[in-house]
Amino acid sequence: MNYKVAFAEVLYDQLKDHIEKGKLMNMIEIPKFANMGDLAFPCFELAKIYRKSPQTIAFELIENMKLSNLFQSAEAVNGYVNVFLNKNEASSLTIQEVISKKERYGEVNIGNQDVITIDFSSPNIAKPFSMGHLRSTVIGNALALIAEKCGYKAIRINHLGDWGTQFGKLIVAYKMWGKEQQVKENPIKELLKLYVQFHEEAEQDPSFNDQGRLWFKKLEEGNEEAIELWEWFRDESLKEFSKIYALLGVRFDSTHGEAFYNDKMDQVVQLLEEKQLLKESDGAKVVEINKDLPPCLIKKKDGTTLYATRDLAAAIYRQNHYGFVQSLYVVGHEQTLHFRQLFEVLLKMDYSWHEGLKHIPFGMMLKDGKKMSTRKGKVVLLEEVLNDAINLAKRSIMEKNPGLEDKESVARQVGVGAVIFHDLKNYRLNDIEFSLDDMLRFEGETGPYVQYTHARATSILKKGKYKERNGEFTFSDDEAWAIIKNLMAFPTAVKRAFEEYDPSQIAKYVLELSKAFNKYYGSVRILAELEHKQARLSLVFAVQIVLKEGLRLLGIKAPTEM
RNA sequence: GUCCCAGUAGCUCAGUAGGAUAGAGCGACAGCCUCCUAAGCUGUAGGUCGUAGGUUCGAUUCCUAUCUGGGACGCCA
Repeated sequence: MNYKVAFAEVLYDQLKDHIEKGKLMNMIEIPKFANMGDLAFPCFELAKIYRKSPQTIAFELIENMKLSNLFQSAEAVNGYVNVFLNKNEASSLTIQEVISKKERYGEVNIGNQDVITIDFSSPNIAKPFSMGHLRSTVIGNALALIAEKCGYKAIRINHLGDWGTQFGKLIVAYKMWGKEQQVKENPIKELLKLYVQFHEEAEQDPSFNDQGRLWFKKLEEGNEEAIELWEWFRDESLKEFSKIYALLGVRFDSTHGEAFYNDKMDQVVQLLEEKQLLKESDGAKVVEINKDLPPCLIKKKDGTTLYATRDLAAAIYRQNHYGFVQSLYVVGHEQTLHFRQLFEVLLKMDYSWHEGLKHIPFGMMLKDGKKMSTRKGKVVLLEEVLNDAINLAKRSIMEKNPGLEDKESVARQVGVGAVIFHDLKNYRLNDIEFSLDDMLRFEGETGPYVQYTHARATSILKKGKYKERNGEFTFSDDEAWAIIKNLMAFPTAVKRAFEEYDPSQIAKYVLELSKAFNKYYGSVRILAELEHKQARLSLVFAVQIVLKEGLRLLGIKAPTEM
């Protein structure tokens, strides 16, 4: 829908001597208030060029303006040229477009099927899947879906935290205090307990840490006992995680964790050596990055690797294997420094593709204003939160719609939808104070509100025996027009969400569309047998399509009844 | 100490390629189901956009300083 372009053309006609078309396009804005029109052009900047007041310029512009039938009228107010779209024309075109494209409406083909790898979720083995991991998981999943909507091929990578000194520590703890039977019965919980105990003991006696490092070294060198334990811990963890991913509806193309790069790191170290980037510092090997960044540690003095080493190997492997144009790392903001270092090292290694590497940071999930700490056992388990949400959804259904079939499935969709939406609706970088109450709220600006709106729309179509038919659609009310304007904005929202790697743009969008629709629903009797019934139902159908698609991009299901 | 985020209504947050009257949800108060799902809708109350300067015709939005909160600063990830 190119009303903006059309408006720019009309203006350009009169302004071409002084201003470029692209610049003109950028100046056009959407007015703050609906009564000011549908598009606006501010004339303040032109005042200098023409040496006239913005008001005068605006008046002169509309005097000589030739509007096509896409537009209804124009007026000059406060130095702005405000134009009003031809509502009948715009409404028909918009609804026709949505209905004919269905779920493909809003596709923005800027990707050309180029590959984007997305590294997200990436929980640590032998630790519970906490609320902290939810953010990476849902943001990454939504970005993958949005990227695909924009014509990219998304590769979803779960870079499991299955390597590192922490496993040395865990092995030590298990050998000292672990009971095989207990761990078998309740793996994650017992392993967490051991991990917490280790850190408590290590605080008293730092030699525990040396023991941990020693066992990690053994693990890296292939010690049989170490590997056996590690594999066991890993398998148990994966079983747990897959339950959560199934619940969230998230899948991956690769679950190569850090351990996968174990045999690929020597090569990287060698490469760094060849390029003479490796320096010795206090017995460790580092790459110095002048600028303002501290050096990047590649090898510890005991010869073992660090996560930077593994991330370097992973980046290179991914480029060779997938040939990505962009590689996103959906990882917490607290690791910003690490990624800046990582990308700088790859730049120093002369890889031209380093430009496609992007850290997508997000704020923390806080508890009592503080970071949650696994080491101290201060975590909130995602599985418990999801179960709480599902149970609450089920209670709501019992109360509000006891006749509903398939209550379990709907409760799951609504409960999980509430949790996902709560995480995605705000700007990524904001910290979130964990609040079960907020997360389990189903009213107001929430996932269930949007899902409910979708269910309402679906139900009306059914009741009205809607039959798909294209044609001219006319409306006379402002409530319908507000919906149409929202429908027109969907492709822009998708594009912006992708360009800013910001799923909240989609979340905010579906909220606005839902509000507009519910307002319409409240004031217009859609099923009344009036002459515009087919138009009204077509509008409802378009809303239903876009809400469902918007929710899908967030990784949220849209039940037809609830 | 250095660097990175963020400070908007009682609470949670939108708005920030500078623009016309700073918006929503929750909470509070007052209404709306003989009528398409009330997980909804309508109305009222509530704001020196952390503070001080600067740039600009115009700043919540850009720059500088400062305060507050969070985070990161070599052998953890």
